[in-house]
Order: sequence, then structure tokens, then C-alpha cells
Amino acid sequence: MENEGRMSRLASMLRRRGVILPSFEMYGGVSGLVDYGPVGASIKRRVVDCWIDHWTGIPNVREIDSPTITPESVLQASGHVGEFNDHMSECKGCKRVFRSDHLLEGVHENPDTLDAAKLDDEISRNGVCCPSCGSSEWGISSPMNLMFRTSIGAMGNARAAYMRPETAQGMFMLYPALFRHFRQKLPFGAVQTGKGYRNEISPRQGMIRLREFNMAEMEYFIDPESPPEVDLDRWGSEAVLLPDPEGPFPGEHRVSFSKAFESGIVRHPTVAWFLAMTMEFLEKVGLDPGKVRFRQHGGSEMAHYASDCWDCELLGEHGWIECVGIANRTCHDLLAHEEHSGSSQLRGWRQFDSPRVDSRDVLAPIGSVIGPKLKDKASEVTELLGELQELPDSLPFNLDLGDGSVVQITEEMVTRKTVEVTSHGEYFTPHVIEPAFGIDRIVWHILDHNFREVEKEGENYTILSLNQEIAPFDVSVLPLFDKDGMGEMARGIATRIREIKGIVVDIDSSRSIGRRYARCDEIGVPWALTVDHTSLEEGSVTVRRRDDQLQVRALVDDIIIRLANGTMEGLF
RNA sequence: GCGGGCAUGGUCUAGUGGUUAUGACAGCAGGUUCCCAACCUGCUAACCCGGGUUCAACUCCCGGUGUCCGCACCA
Repeated sequence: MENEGRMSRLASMLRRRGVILPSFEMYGGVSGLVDYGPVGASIKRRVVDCWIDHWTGIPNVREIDSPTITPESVLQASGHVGEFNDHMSECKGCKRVFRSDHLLEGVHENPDTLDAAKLDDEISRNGVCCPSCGSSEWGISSPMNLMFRTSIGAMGNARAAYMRPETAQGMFMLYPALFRHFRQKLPFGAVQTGKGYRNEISPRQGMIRLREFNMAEMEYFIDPESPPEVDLDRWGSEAVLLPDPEGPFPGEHRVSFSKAFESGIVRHPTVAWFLAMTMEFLEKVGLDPGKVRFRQHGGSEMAHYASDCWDCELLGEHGWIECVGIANRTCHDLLAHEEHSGSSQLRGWRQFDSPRVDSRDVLAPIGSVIGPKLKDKASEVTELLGELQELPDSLPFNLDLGDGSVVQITEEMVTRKTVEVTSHGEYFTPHVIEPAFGIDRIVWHILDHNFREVEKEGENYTILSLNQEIAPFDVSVLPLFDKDGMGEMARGIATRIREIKGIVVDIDSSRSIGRRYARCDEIGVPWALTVDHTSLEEGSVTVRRRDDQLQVRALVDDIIIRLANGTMEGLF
């Protein structure tokens, strides 16, 4: 097998050249944590920049930045605390793991209130059998919350907190500020990139499951009754979709995104739009479109907050890996935060085309009668009468106060009349569609898809064919020899290039020219400029293109202009 | 988290109860070459951590950590 060991050769190269390395290695390392070295950090930064440019290209999308430390109450509202504080028990017979409290259902009244010791105690005392194999031998239950717990403040006043498991909550916290910023008009969105933390039980597969990782998420808020116009043809080609196998479209579908939406495979237009935009982004950063597919979550797989979710999976050395999730989170988060925080600012306003006039019959309370008669219950009764949806046919009638007590409403307490209410619009809770990207996984797959092992004059040779936008350096300047003024000239050229905004330049004068070309190729530098004797006389250098190793001669002044406006290809 | 394999310069590796601990590649300095990892000379650089056995441990044993494979987990 030719590809035997490709992954370890790639990993070796990444370590050797300072792209991605295990963290804290001199202290033994920590599994699930990695460093981006001097080459990798630059690649990662450019991927993130590219991502931000891509998504903020949508009108009304701005970048925000929130803390990674998050108070417990926020994550209680979002469901992260409750969903992940489960204790797990392992069956000693078949090694399967179950939620400890689920094992006690029907045995104990509220199993979810028990702590670890009580759970174990109850499980063994009741002789609970394994639902899978029937054994009643259980290991000690262990808590399984994937969040890193911490506390804000010292000593007794400390407030419980977690390192954020996703950047999304920061965007929800800023919803009121975003709503004001965008002049109270939907749709709008916010993007955020940054670290997220999950204390994985057993991280494996290097870059794929990290405990601290880079995420990039957008929360796009829409009015569910009038979703935005979308352009599904921005990715015109077909993509591979794998809808829920339990749903109406089992199997693999190779369709365009507009077809996928028209045929109902993708239910929501905004979701379909983001699938297309995701495809567009992935190609932009140099992933192989033939190694991309979209898979819809089945019901049981769905996150607690989502109503529909498509994973974008990339094929690499680790198989198909989920790198992007596009979820319709509906109104789940905003509603939850409204309930838990008591804030009333997590809403959108839907203006009616013309004011609506509702007329309805009411029993208008007569304060001068109700007040003296009902005393301290008067205000409550007044309120309840206002909320009454169906009026009683005749009076008197009994009004249920909801606390068990009942008040008789008599003829003289109220007047029956028709009121007209004019409303110009209504509040609603926006829905949110979220594309969430795992940046590290994407970087890994970019490296994987672009790591080319070729043969050059009988030798093994590696080229990292990165797109220039995400290459660690745009160009490397190489004096053929560091003598006769070639070194000085090269340094002068590098200085001029360094002044071009957004262009990163490297200079290398050690060892033979062929060796330096090889080093550039290995870390994906797309252009090399070689300064030779002719350069000193004519002000020209040879330009070498990484991907085919072709060379042309060009004037330095021309190259500077071409680097600045991105037309280097025009030289060939 | 369970079971098994592995852990030696930057990378890939050889090897031993007492060695000056291999070799290749990479790197550095010089020479040479004068546009694709060439060549010559010299140099830098390693036994994962902790405990134990032993006169002596890189080597044997135990524990930890990391890593790989399988099982489990992965909102």
C-alpha cells in the first residue's frame, strides 16, 4: 500500500517543521492539547481570517468577542449543565455504559437527585440488571460532564462557572446589543471565533478530538415567519447529501443545494443557504470538494437545542470526520435565556403591514365596587378579568384565582363591553440558524488534502499545495548565494514586500538553492524569488511557482505590484 | 474508562545489567557548486517521568504520563 504510513509521515513533518506539535511535551505532554508552531499558527490565523471574511460578507453580520469563562447560570439556562451532569455506570458483563439515573427509573422516585455514592448504593441494593446483557455487576458510577469547571472569585464568595463549551452562548448574551445595533430589524447575525473547552473522556486521533479547541460560529437570527431571501446557487455544483436514514429521503443524494431545498431534502431555506456557503468556504481554503459530504442528524443524535442539524463531514486519514455542524436551533436558546434571566429583551418585533384592530368583548372591572368588596384580592381579580379569553354567558360566575381560591364575580362588579385594540406589530422570539466550524479539524483536513507525496528524480518529495490565502508565507526570497551583494539585494526585496499589507514574506539564505526550494515546498510557500548575478545588473529575479516548479524571470517592481494585487499567476 | 503494543538527538531508528550509546535524514559552521534535498570537512543534539531490585538500571520490576490498536464514550 502506497499510503501506508502517510499519516505518520504527515504528523512527523508537522512536528518537524513547526506546524502542529503536542503541547507541554517537556513535561510529558497532555493528551487532547496541541500547539500551533511558528508555521502552523500563521496557517490557522489565515484560515480564521478567511472564515470571518466569508461570513461577514453576508449583510448585517458582525463579529463579536465574548469571554470563555461563563457563569454557571448561563449554562444552566442553555441546558449544558443539566444535560452533562449525568453519572454513567458501566456494566461489568458487557462493558456497556448507561446513565446511572436511567437504570433506577421505576425503582427510585427521583433518581436524578442522587449523588454518585447513592446511585451506586441504589443500583446494587436493587440488583438492577443490565438492559443489554442482564448482568447485575456494575462498576462505580462516574460523573460525565464534559465541561471544565472553575470558579469566579476567591474563597467563600466564589461563583460557579465553566469554561465555555461553545462560543454560541456569548452571541445569545449579546442579542439585545445586536438587536439595537441592527436597528431592530431581522435578519441579522453575529460571528465569533475563539477557544472552546470540552473535557473529553478519552481524546484520540490527534487534532480531531481536542480538549481545548478553536471554534468559529455564526448565530443568524431570523423571523421564522419570513425567512430571508437566499441565493442557493452560489455553490452551483452538486454536493453529496446524506439525509436522515429514518426520514423520507434515505440514501445518498448528489444534488445542487437549490434542488435539495426544492425537493424537501433540506427543509429550511436558511439552512440550505448555509450549506451552500459552507461548501463555498471549504473550497476557498483549499479542501477537496470531492472529500466533502453533508449528513443529517437522526432524531436520537440531535443536540438538545436543535430541531434540524446537518453535519459537514470531511474525508481524510481518519475517515469521515464531522467538521461543521449547521443547526436550526429555533427559538430554544433565546427562549431559555428569557425564562432563566427574566430579561424581556430577547425578542424581535414584527411590524404589521397595516395596523390590526382587534375588537373583543371584555368584562371591565368597576374599581369602586371591586376594591372595597374584595380588598387585597382586588388587584389580582382585575388582572385576571383582563386576561379572560372566554367570557361567561351569564353572571354571576366563579373566577378561579389559580391558588385554589375562587371569587364570585357579580353583576355590579363589572360592565360587559366591546373594546378595540389597535396593534402595529407584535413581539416574537427569533429563530436562530447556526453554522459551527471546528477550526482545528478544518486545518487538519486542509493539511491532509494538500499533503502531496510525489517522486522527484527518484527521491521522495513532499509538497504542501496550500492556497496562497492560507499559506504560512506568501513568498520566500532566496539569494542564490549570500555574497557579491545578492544577500543585501534579497533583504532589500524582502523589506519592500513586507510593507505590502497582508503579504507575509520569508527569507532564507542557508544551504543550496534546491534544498531551500524543497523547504518552501514542504510547508506550502507558493512563490520563491531567487536573486542571482543577473538580478544585480537588471533588477530582475526568477519567480518559481511551487505547484509545477516552473520558473520565469520578472522585474522586482512588477512582482511587488503583482503580489499586492494578487496577480502573480499572470507571470506564467 | 477497560484491555494490549510501544516510548533512544528536531525526525526516523540500532542497541546493551558496567559502552565514549548506533546510523540515516534534518540543522549549524566552513569549503565547493552557481537555479531544484549534490559533494567534502567539522560541529550541535537523545535513552519519557517517579519509585523499586542491584555494587551498578537507558536496559529488569511496579506506578504514572504520552502514544498507537481494539472496546466504550464523543450534547
